Amino acid sequence: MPLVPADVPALRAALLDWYDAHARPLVWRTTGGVRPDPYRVWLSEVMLQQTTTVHAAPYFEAFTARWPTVSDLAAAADAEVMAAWAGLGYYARARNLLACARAVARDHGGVFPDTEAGLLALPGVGPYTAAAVAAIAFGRPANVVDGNVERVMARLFAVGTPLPAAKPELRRLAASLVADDRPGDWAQALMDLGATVCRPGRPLCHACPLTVRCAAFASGTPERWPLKAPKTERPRRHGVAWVLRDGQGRVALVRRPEKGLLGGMLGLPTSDWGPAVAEAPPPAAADWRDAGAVEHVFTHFALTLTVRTGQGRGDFLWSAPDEARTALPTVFRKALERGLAG
DNA sequence: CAAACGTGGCC
DNA sequence: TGGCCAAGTTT
Repeated sequence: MPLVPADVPALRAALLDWYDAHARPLVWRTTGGVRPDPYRVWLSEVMLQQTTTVHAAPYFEAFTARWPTVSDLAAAADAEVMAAWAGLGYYARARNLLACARAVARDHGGVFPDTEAGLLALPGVGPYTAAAVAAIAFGRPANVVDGNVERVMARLFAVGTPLPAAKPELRRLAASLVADDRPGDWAQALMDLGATVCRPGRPLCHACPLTVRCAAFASGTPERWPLKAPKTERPRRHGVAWVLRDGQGRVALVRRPEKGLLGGMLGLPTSDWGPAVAEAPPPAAADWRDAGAVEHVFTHFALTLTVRTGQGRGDFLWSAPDEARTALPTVFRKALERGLAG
């Protein structure tokens, strides 16, 4: 049952009080009501897209140490930024990150737009990130809706529509709770609650400041929300990756096309990846030896990559193994380790 | 608009 | 161990 307007201030106060006591000390956060640097807010929000805080934190520290301002990042070389992003996943984010930094430097004098609409126009900034930066960095009362907020709303109001169809309704419910008071803290409080208390599984309702008004808690089975539509199955693909070494032990790498899977990243030479195991022409003449296989799971398919090793030459980017390890996406780092071991 | 797009931790 | 899930955006 929806809250009546008179209930909203009490619910807001309960959650903001909880946040004052339990906010997570994340490295991109400020304390004492200090408004954070928009560059750091934006960078953290992009890194946090579909990514856990634990995974993003060391990357955030490395990026801000190396590129302290958006203008520093805008001036960086593409290959440096892509290599620094290696392992964090969703590499389109890194390409858009650079495009965004350069747009801010070139079109906005190195200053981030301070409105949701202005932010939304930037590359890699969608509805969530625009709202989050507007609220956290600029104190705008934006409706910040991520997966956490959706789950909290679905439970608070026991929404009967399954995701993803419920998204518009969950967004409206979240909007009904937004106010001018402490917009950035409100957004982060909702997300912290979702991440630490109103978790997907085994929610900690005993520690929740909102149980008094929570329909899912009242039902006795809060973990039943949000309802979800059945998922489609994940296909398996097969391919070959070649670990080619020259006389000095360097490894042959290629720069992948800008678009598509692992776009713009360094990679090992590979065959196409298809539904069946297939023979594929190697990228160079060598005494190829089988080195086993590695498994890797992407969002929309699982991959079995057969690894073959050999020594030879050719038109590649030749890289020392230690350098390659740090610059490669995880799937190729795994294949490289297999090739070097076997 | 449904599909593409990474990775690692958890149970 | 395999599915689920994490501060989404783009096309």
